[in-house]
Amino acid sequence: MDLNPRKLRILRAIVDEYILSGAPVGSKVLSQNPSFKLSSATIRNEMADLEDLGYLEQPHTSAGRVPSDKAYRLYVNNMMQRSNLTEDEVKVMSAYCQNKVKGLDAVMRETASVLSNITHYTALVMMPESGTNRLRHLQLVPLAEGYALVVVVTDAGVARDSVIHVPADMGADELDRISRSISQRYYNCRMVEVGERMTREMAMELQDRGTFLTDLVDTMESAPGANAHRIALSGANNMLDYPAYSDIDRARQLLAAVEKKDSMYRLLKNAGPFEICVKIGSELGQDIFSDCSLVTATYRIGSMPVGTMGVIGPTRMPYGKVVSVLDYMSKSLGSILTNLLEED
Amino acid sequence: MDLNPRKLRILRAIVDEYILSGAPVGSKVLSQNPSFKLSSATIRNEMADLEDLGYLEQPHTSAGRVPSDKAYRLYVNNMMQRSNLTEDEVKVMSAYCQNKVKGLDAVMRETASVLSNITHYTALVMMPESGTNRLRHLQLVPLAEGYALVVVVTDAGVARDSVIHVPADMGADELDRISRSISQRYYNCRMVEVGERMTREMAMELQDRGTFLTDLVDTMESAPGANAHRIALSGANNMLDYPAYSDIDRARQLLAAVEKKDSMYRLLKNAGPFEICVKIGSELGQDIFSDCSLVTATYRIGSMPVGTMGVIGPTRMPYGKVVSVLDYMSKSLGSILTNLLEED
DNA sequence: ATTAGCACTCAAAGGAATGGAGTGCTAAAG
DNA sequence: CTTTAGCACTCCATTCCTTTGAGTGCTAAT
Repeated sequence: MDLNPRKLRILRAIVDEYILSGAPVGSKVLSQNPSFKLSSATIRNEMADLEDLGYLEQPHTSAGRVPSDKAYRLYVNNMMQRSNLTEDEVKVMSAYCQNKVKGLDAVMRETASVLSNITHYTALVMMPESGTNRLRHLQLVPLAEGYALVVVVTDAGVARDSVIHVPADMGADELDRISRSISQRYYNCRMVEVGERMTREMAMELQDRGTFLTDLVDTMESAPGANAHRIALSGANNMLDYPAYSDIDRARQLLAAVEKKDSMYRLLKNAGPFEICVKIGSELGQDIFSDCSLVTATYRIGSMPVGTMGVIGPTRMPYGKVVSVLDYMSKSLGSILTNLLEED
Repeated sequence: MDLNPRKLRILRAIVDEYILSGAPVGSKVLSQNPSFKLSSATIRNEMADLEDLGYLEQPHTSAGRVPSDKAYRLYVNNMMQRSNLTEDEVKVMSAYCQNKVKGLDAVMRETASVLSNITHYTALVMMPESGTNRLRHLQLVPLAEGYALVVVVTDAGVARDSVIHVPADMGADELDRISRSISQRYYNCRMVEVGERMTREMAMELQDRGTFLTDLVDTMESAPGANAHRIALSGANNMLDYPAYSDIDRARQLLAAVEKKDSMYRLLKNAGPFEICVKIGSELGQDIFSDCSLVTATYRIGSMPVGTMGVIGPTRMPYGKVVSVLDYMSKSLGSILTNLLEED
């Protein structure tokens, strides 16, 4: 008893049907599908086998069968085909950020919003990672005595504010001088190098300034990192649509989990820098998401992968469709960012 | 038949009891309260009067009474007393941002998080408004040819990025020169003035630069505004706790409404710059929130009101408690921001 | 190997019965 | 005139039972 072609065909039909209907699939509906020339009894036998092999599950004795995570995995790897996007969908996706030039934050939020609207699931979009980005400009802005605001701008357009302590006698002039000097000296260097080189090359110059230099380097390295930890989230309410969560308590926990952006960030990050990645149920490694799947796509600035976006929904989502949408959107976001930010 | 003191006492007891229990209040439980020396029959008569006057409602004939919005309004205006915060609560609130110096975004997010954790409702925190803030620094950072990133820093520490078109032949040097010139010339001017003055004073200088000047002014005026439109949201999942929303469909709509940050912003804004403001049910003017209340507080930098924070929950929330928490938190956030940003 | 047929299982849906909290009204007591 | 005890009534919530029907596994015939 192994996975002969007929079993595969039946399994596939079950997954397709279940994704469509959401109800456990019985032998009868399958036998009525004209592409099978088999009686329901035969199909029943095959289904029993598939259950023994771990591909199907039965909610209770007299119900139909439901695909297991293992079945979805097989389906996604070998059977799924990307679905064509409808005209409407393409229209929405290509129009979404065409006209106006906006800040990075707004672009991320809108991307998430479009994703969740089209898929009707929950969308997550990571801010561009910047460790590999290049420095464009640094500005230290004096605040109250002893404090300054650090503004770092990179070629990914990221400009985030964070505050550091500075020596009390360091005035606006000196801060400005330092800003200009760093901006010029390390223009176009990768952020990861900038920290190193500053520590090495500016130690002398700032040796009587206490921890100022190390504070600044820490901030420059971590601030854009903290930024990258930020994600745009949209459509969390769609979680409540999953019929499986008519149970309100599950729904709450799920929502609470999604609201924790840290853990969502880790989820996206774990999905790795693959073009497209599908994580199914238990593969997500969190009990709460045991009947959810996450589909992620990496977007690029130029040819460099800088971030990940994803859609989280029930395991019975239409993978083909979602993959197509993410593929399109990741390329779309990539080109928006590239047009905006890439030079030369 | 009017609101004699006895009716008021009864009404108050009903509101207190209903807020506590969440179940319609009957005449019997009230009569058992030793502070009333009345039989249930008498109380029933009074309750019937209160219903005629519009202060009480009956879910169905054989249920107890539930306070109407009108009753809550009376309660909040005349009867409510702020409750003392527990030691634990004070500890959490005073510790939440004490140690580390962080960026504005992080402070806002944490504020929202603490608010929602303590109240168990949904918390909204507006970013500081900046129209009245003063310019600290402007930097135009060249991106791709024809584009530049505008970074505006004000005394509220806001540094937001947005992108504008620039004339193709305007190089890094010129952008830097313009940045420096504006930063110096309008240092410490209120943002609302900066726009006007730039339009007037720089028109000559930049007259052959097409729409560059007006674009820049627009961006400078609107970018920090767009920032102010941003709000931090936390604890949306708490919505699902309201027993009234065991109905999943209502819950979905509510969540969807809360996710629309624009409309939430308007809600906060409408609550006005009052120290503390309570909007009850229908007063919010949105059907979907007809059984929610919003309590808001204004926070200040120095003595200037710059933003609003709020908690949205069921109309039967413990107003006294929530008001106390908001009062405390708004002052706390105010002093954090003030310490960080106020000069002189 | 396939299929028709049959007995069996079990969740979901639909009543009917029960219980109980709360009301309004009336008539008596204060 | 106000208050209260008493009673009939209403209506929701819960429980329990029945029915229904989809789906199964197994067996015997094809």
